[in-house]
Amino acid sequence: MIGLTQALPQSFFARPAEIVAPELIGCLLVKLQDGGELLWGVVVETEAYCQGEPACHGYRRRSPSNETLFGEPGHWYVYLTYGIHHCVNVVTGCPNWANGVLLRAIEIANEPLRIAAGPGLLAKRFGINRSYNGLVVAKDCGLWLSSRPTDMAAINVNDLVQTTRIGISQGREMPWRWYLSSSKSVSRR
DNA sequence: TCAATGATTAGC
DNA sequence: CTAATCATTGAT
Repeated sequence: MIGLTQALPQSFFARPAEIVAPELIGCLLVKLQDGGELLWGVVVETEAYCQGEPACHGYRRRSPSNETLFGEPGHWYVYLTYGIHHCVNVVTGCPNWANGVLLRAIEIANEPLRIAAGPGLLAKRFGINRSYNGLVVAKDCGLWLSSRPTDMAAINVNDLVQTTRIGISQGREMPWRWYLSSSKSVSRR
């Protein structure tokens, strides 16, 4: 599948998270595995985070742990949450402004529907941990995002739902979560 | 509804 | 320093 190897350019990510997040729905997350095979799936759920709103990791201060979020767009921002699960984000916007999109769920063909239905599960299935933090979203680091190949079934625009974000205690009002309503691989809560 | 589990931050 | 919080998940 040719489309898998055409990574989204950095310019795609150099825009506000709330613009990039819905556009990432339907795109593919692709990983070059150790054996040389490609693992890939369709992004079916995302959330946007932006400095200036309390749910964002860059809301309070810039620190070593959130430094990546303040950096160049098109880099991976990966952190450990609840001491157990990793969350995978793409840095968006422009440098010195905390901005990013959290990948919340991926649908993988020929695998159990809920294998990556949640941020932690997604990271687990793709083997993504802190070692990816700060790396470029490109083939160079073996993990990238690509646009949806033309030979795949088109997404019905009516399937894209915009709602409030989940799993946060502050900043609940902002409608910065998007997901494919037709997908059975979206996170539950 | 709650525990697991550890990094990070808030509060003295 | 200690306590609380946390962009989650699976079991009860």
